[in-house]
Amino acid sequence: MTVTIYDVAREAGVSMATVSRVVNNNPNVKPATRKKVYEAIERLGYRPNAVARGLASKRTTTVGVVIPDISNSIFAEVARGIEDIANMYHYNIILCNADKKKDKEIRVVNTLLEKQVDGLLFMGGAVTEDHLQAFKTTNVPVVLCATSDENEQIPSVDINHEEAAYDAVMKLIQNGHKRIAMISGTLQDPANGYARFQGYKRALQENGLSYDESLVRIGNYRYESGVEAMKYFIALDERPTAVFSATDEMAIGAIHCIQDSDLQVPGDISVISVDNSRMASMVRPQLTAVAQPMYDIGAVSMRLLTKLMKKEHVEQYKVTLPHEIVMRQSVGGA
Amino acid sequence: MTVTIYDVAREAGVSMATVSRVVNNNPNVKPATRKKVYEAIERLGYRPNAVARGLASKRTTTVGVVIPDISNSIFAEVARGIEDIANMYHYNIILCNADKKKDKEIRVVNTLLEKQVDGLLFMGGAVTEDHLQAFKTTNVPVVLCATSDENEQIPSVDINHEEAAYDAVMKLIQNGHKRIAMISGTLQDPANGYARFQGYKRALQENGLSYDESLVRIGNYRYESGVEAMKYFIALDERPTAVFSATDEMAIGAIHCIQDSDLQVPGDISVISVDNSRMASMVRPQLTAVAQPMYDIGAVSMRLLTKLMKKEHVEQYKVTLPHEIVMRQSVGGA
DNA sequence: CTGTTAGCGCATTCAT
DNA sequence: ATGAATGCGCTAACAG
Repeated sequence: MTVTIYDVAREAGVSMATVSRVVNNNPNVKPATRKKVYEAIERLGYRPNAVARGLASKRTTTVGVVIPDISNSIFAEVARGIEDIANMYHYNIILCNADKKKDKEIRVVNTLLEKQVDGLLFMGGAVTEDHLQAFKTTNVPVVLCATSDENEQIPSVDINHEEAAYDAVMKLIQNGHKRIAMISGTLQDPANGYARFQGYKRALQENGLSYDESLVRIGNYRYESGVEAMKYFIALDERPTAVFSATDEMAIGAIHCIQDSDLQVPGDISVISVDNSRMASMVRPQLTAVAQPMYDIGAVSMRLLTKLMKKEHVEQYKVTLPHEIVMRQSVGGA
Repeated sequence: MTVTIYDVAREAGVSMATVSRVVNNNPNVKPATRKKVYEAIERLGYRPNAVARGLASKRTTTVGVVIPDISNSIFAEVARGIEDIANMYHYNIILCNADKKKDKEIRVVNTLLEKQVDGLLFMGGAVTEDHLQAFKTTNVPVVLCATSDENEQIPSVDINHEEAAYDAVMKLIQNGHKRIAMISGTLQDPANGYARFQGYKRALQENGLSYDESLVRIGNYRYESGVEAMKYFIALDERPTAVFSATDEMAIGAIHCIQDSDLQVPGDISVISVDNSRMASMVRPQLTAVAQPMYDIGAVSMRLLTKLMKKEHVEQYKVTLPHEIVMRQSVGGA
């Protein structure tokens, strides 16, 4: 039924080894025999079996990527960066959604390892001791992507979330705002949550602005939670003149909530966020945001992984990509 | 170095076959021996090698999915549906972006087949004779996902794009509009382009409205092309009172273009589209759209594929999922 | 219920 | 430059 390397060998009148050589582009084959083999391959419709090859060579040319949620545009963008570079280096990717759930993350890491991936790209929530444990059961290189562990034991590529948040809030402060609210993600989330919250606090503190607990709401990254948070802020006796949102989507919710309360953005309340997803420029007013280079984070982390897999020298195991503030229309003076 | 089934067998004092049985949950193992084996596995830190298993059993429990672009939110949503169901049936997915480019599509299909995937989910542009040819070189089941071939030779799940477009335009007509423009995708794209355009024309025709070529612009599915198209329509001597966009993103571009021209949506011009992505409810006015059940398309196609892979009986090889119109704020009377 | 024996399709020594 | 032989780690008959 299935045609194997053996069939090709017989058809071409050579040995299996020779067929294997031409299929793998080994230069040690006389052009004439190479030609014969190619013809036999063509005639028989031979297709190499990558599974057999993987077993024999112990390399599968596939990498595992665990991602929180591919339907989230931010991560989808990262995934595209990953796949483009993977493709460039002839790797395929097995994609697993793990929703930042620790159990699921560890489970998929294990099945990925069972599948003998040559490398692992991990995008998740907090990296716990159990994660490290799971990574340590294997020799395959792992790189954290848009994720980092505080101990910095694992190679990673990400932006500096604390600084990104800091920069966003600074922009508000520079515009004269003194009463600045924040719509945060859960503080359990190291990057999108905790770090951005820390950046917010530091910016306030360094500028002599007092931290007011009632000016912080925790959202779930979704549009609706942005409007809920904003409703709360607007109902305050002394409402903020600006709000910093941990993500675009919540920021957009906030903007619409402000508008629905017959207030103006940025006239009455300024809004800034970090992400800069495609949506940022697709709302009115267009959203001012600190841009995370999601595609690049994916691409760079995959590139790093290829080096690790080939045991090439890498000079930097923890790479922090630059972020930048994209001024649009949602921030004005106090 | 790596611990194999053989090591476990020795450690547990049983044969390889028995270890294989417990690992595969074969009921024909005495509980006591099963326990012994589990303990040995634990002690040795044994992890099954899925590649070896794949070679021996000729099943890899992985399916290939070729997708146009994972960073497009519409497809990302489908992908999530696919992965959720795949996961439920213990399959993993290898994801390949092919950008609706025929060459790339055929190339990735072949590498996926080399990797011995148990099934293939194909999401692409037009399904050509060459595609069919590629599919035919193998026994692994293929299902087209959000894609269909005119000959209906391959199982598929999708919505009826022609009808979806028809319904959208009908809604406009029922609201009294007579001068209705369309922002279409390229007519080379069978589903998003050609079929939707046909639906538009049929709706006009069935209602005695003449088709006017100057009322149709071809976009590239992006926001910017929506604003370009709309600019053109607004500059017309007799501008349309409503526009039907083939996708949400172009529709949003159109809305903003209208607003920037000091016109109102839907006061001056109504806008409707098909897609109903998350963005539809995140713009003002909120976009009225025909909803494609993207997640379901992914989930159902994966479910269908599992049946095909298990050679189970399937009663319907071509499934057309229902679409529905979601009334929001962008459509008003003529 | 358990063990023995063959391969699965290929890469990779080691010879020649 | 080419061939013969071995084994990668596991499943799947087949026996018993």
